[in-house]
Amino acid sequence: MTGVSISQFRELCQRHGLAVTHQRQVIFEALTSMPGHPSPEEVFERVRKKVPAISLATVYKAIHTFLDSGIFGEVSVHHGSLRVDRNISPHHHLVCTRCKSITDIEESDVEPVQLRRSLPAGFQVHRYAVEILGVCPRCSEQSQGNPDKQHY
Amino acid sequence: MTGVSISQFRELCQRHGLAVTHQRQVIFEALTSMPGHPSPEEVFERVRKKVPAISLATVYKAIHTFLDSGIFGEVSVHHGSLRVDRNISPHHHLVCTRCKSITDIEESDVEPVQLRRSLPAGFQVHRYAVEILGVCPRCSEQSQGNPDKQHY
DNA sequence: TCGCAAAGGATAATAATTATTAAATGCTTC
DNA sequence: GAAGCATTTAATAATTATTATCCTTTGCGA
Repeated sequence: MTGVSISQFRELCQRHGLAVTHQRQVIFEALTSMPGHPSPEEVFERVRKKVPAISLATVYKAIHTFLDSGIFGEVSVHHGSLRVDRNISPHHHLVCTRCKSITDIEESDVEPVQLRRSLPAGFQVHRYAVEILGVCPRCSEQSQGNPDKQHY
Repeated sequence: MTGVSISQFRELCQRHGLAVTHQRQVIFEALTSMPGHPSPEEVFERVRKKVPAISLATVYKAIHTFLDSGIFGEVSVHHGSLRVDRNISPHHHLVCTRCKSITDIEESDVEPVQLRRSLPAGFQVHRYAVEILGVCPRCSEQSQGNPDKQHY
């Protein structure tokens, strides 16, 4: 069912230098067993069934810990606040995962995306948006520090 | 400077069935004159210099009106709340712009992205994430209604 | 086992966004 | 150009999402 035993989780934590706590384990199990792309709120709802006393803040903290360690990824690089894109014509984005800056790239600068397999039947594609994820010059010259979070 | 005259804005509004108001025009001008991908807060700060009495809620509503009409786009399809991606291995996303659902697509299902021109010097690419934007089967069968917002 | 740094719990604070509602304004019709 | 209705604004209030605070508890190495 769950797929990850306590000893595996223990090992995972040790590898990333994290303390093994009961709530972290429960949160981890919830995350791995939930379909799709769960939100902190959803995780909290599920986790509190096992640990009724748990706090939402704990869930947030644990999730951020996992993200920082690269154990999980974050769906959207640019969440947090609505951003308006004045550029109506199709284009792509160059995204710095450190400073979160977004630069437009012309659509013609990238070869058209091609599928190898057909998509789920009935899905109408409007356009392809390519996000080029990496580290911008400014960020990479400072701080050879921690690897950035992974974004998916 | 601004680039968009009042008559052009007027025409734009009429084409989309929007009333022409002073605040909308100021917000529109602010949006078109700001570099990058402005947030509602930033727009508000700029706009209030011209119309001190304006409300942040008005800015939000005007922006949404513009987004709904497709006059502008939205940088991120999935903003609003943090979503955890349990899938650590590189992959792409199938995104429905109506219901905002996100489905994972294996990286191998898409031909590797290729650049036609070189990126800004010094940008270290980590990975390419392809967002396939469109309308999922469920959403497209219901509602032949309004075209969805445009996402960039 | 002891001690301390790290983590958790409760809750307040802040940020981001949306809803409500009354007053003001745009727009159509005459 | 005025009258009247629909839309928009402004001013909150309310929600939602997230983070900080502060004190207690716990994990884990010495």
